[in-house]
Amino acid sequence: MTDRLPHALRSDALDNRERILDAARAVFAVDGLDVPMREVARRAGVAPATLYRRFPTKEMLVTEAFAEQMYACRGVVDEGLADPDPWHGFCQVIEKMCELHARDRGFTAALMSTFPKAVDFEARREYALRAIDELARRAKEAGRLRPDFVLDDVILVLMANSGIHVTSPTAQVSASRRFAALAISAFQASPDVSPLPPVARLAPPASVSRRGQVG
Amino acid sequence: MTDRLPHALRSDALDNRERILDAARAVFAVDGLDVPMREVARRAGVAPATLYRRFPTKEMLVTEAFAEQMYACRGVVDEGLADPDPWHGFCQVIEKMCELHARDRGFTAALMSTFPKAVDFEARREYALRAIDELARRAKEAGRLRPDFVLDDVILVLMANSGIHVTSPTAQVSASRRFAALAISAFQASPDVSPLPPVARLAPPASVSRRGQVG
DNA sequence: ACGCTAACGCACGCCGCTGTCCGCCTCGCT
DNA sequence: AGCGAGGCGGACAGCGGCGTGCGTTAGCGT
Repeated sequence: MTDRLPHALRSDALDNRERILDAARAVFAVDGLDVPMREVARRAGVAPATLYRRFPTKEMLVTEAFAEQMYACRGVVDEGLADPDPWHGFCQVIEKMCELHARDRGFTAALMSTFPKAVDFEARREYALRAIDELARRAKEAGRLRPDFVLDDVILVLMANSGIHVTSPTAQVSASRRFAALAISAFQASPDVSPLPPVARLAPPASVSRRGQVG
Repeated sequence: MTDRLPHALRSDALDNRERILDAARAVFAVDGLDVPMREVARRAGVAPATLYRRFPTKEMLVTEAFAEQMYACRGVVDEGLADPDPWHGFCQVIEKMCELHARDRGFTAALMSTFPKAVDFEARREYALRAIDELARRAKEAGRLRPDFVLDDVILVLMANSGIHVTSPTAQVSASRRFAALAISAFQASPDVSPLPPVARLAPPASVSRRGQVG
């Protein structure tokens, strides 16, 4: 998954690259990806030019920085899909996803305000959504998930979860945990649920582009 | 509520002031309050200096611009509180609040990322929360609201609602409407609800201060 | 050990947003 | 109608973030 190169980087360069990614992950997790590039450089103990040399655009940096998060994301849905009890798997996915986002503010932002270019993200996102859709289908069949649930509801909940901001990181995951529990409560099939209002399309598979801007 | 003046403004000045507020409301509603002051001025057909003369700081502008929204907010909770059926009133409050926020992105931001100075906001916010708390108490008593609900859950839901961003305004309210319905589903008392994880304090009554910055 | 070259960091120019100063305009009073 | 004060807008300086060119340093192969 590391890039193939016409010639590998020099040892110090590779070291810096790693330090940059670490710094980026750390700062993105806490402050979101609105932080200036220079701040990332500062934290990495590196000059701005070096940062820009490795990652010419912020988008590239973000993409690289959250590669492992995307793996985690895939892991979560795969695990959920493998669960013999589809409803339990579904709940696990919701919970884990929310926690993942709670622990890393930047990841949420990266996943949500879709990068125009980061097709890699789009692909993985699509994969995760299809998996959740399948899981939801089974959970409905098992009569545990409310019948009027639609896939967009997951996106809705994840977006909503991203709106939760708390000062301390621990409180953040705590809040997200409770929110996830509420969401699951809402999704649960029940005799006396009132019908939900119609959905509005949320995630056109790769069209919106807010602005060209990234952060 | 309008400011008392040593001498009233001139007619044209007052006209401009109104135009500025209209422009601010319009642009804040759509784009949030990250928009530059100059943009507000442009839309108002006014030079930047004029804007700054009327509203020396962005915070004052925002506070004035959302005064009526705050009234609406109060109206919503009062109406809910007046409802003979507390659960119905509670649901109405949730729905209306979500819709209010869906229709105006800036208002959400204004209410959430609390302004250090805008004590007026804090007071009204406190009022609304106390009212909702009372409403919740009654709804619990009536057996319609789940017993483990806490006031912070409302804040949680409102914050979450603010995380929902969609391109078109109509889709925005539509999405928020569905989200509100889900939230209500989650809050509804039910025989087979699993207990919620513990809450984390969300809204220390007036302490946090993110940054001094406003937009 | 030596040199070639990749990599580094300083420093620069650019741009957008903020907030303010000054000369001209116009409302409103007489 | 005329005058004066208050209001208006164009212009200006400061700041912070972005992205880049250039001289210097240090890895790595011989």
